[in-house]
Amino acid sequence: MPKKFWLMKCEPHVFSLKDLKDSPDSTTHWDGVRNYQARNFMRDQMKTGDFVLYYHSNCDAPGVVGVAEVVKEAYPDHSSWDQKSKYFDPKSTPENPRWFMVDIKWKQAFKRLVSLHEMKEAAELQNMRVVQRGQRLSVQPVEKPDFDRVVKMGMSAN
DNA sequence: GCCAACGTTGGC
DNA sequence: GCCAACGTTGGC
Repeated sequence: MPKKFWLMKCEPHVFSLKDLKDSPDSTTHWDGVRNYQARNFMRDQMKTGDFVLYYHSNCDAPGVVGVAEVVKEAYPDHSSWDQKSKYFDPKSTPENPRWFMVDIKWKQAFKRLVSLHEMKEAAELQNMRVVQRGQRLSVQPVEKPDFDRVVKMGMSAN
C-alpha cells in the first residue's frame, strides 16, 4: 500500500503545530472531526506512515506550516460520548461509535508559511482542494506532487 | 464581524 | 424524499 498524503486544518489558537510539537511524544489524537466526509477519509483511508500537511485556518495568516505523520489508524473518538466535551454527540456511544479519530505526530516545521494566498496563486497547485472555492473539509486528500511542492516551498528561503 | 458556501435537521 | 431553516466554516 503506497503512502498517501493529506491536509488537515486546525485553528492555531485551538491547536497549533507548535502545540503538537510540545505535546507528549509530539503526538495527539485528532478528535472533534464531525463531518462525515472527513471522518470517512480518516476511518477508511488513512494509514500509519501517511504524511499530513498541517494547515492553520481561521487566523491572520491561513496556510500550511509544517508536516505531521499518521502514527495510529482510526479508532472511535471518545470525546463524542463525553457529555462534558464540546464535541459531545448524543447519537454516538461506545457500543456504536459514530465518530473516529487518528493519532498524528509532529514531523517538521516549515522555515516559512506557505500561505493560502500563495497556493491560490500557484498555477501548478490548482487541483488542490484547499484552493478551491467553498472547500471546507477539515481532512482532505492531497496528491503526492502537490504535497512535495508545498513542502519544497515551505523549506525554501522564500 | 460579515457573509458566502455548504452540511445537517426535521416537518411534511 | 423534498426542501426550508438553521448551524458551521473560514476567508476576508
